[in-house]
Amino acid sequence: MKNDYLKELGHLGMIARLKRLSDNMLYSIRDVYRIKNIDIEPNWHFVFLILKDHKTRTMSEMAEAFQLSQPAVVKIINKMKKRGYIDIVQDGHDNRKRQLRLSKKAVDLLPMFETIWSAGQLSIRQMLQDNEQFLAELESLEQQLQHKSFNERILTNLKCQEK
Amino acid sequence: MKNDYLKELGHLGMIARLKRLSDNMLYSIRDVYRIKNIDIEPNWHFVFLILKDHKTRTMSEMAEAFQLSQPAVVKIINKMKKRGYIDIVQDGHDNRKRQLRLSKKAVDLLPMFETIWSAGQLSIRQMLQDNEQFLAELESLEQQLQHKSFNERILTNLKCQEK
DNA sequence: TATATTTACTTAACTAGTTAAGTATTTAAA
DNA sequence: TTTAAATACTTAACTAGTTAAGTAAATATA
Repeated sequence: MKNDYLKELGHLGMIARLKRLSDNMLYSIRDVYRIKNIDIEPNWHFVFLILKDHKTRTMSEMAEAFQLSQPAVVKIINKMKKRGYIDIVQDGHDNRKRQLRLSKKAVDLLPMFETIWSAGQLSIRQMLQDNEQFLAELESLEQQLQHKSFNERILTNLKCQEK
Repeated sequence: MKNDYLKELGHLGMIARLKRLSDNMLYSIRDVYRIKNIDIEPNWHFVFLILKDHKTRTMSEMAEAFQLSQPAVVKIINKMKKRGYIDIVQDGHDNRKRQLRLSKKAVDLLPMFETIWSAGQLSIRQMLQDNEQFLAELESLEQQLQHKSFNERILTNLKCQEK
């Protein structure tokens, strides 16, 4: 293990370390798909699983469920459609909406994909075995930021410092 | 708080939640800089601080210290140079190397920047007050992945499942 | 019923990272 | 001492997200 300046920075390095960690794991997943010759990309599993649970969902429902921006969802869905995993049906009642659902190809391949995802899930569980609270603490951070955004927190602390 | 499908996914949603969290905080920092009319970008503070500590550093030394790829460092440094925060001096002993150091402008503005960074640091400490182990657990994950990469872990678990 | 506002989705332009491949210099080896 | 390999940096092409602005349809209002 080489020197890690971000660790030396303590709390100030946390944000970048979180990004580094999630990037690292994301690229690993991409590698696994490549090695196993699976033609999907990381993060698509959210879409597969939510459409497995709910049959159909619109773009904005997904954006809300994942707490991602709508353009982010549009990009993911367009790629998945291009590779034949998603069928898009115009909503009969509201012509603005587009109902998304899994294609036959997606439904057929889903069980195979799920073996990969559960191996990934197991890997994470194994790494967390001694510190199962990590997810709870992650949730605590999410909730606190939901309640008061990080920039508000910084600005508040800046005002206090000025005094 | 709306439904959060990533939370429902448990361990499988962790990677994306880590990204979402670090993105959220990063955008907040950008907002703070904009509000305070500060002409720097998030993550530049690593560079300011490492060059404050060590006077000069090369591109590759930085890449190693931050555990980022060299192209990532090159991009950051080029932007910082363009805005006048970094001076680049060709190394006398090795013509491949470029020694980076803070410009006068950077040194002059540094104390002001540091008030912002310490407000940010304080904000993180405040959010973590009840779960100070979060950083330790983050470090544990980093170390485990250093020891055995996430894709190796997934492939190992896949093999076990097959049996 | 015509107009204004909201909602659903899309597009464009941006940030922040990656890998792969290219150039130039230095070091090691035959 | 010439050649091969490694190192330092750069460039190109890609992924994954953002915000801001645009279009079309639905809803609310005067």
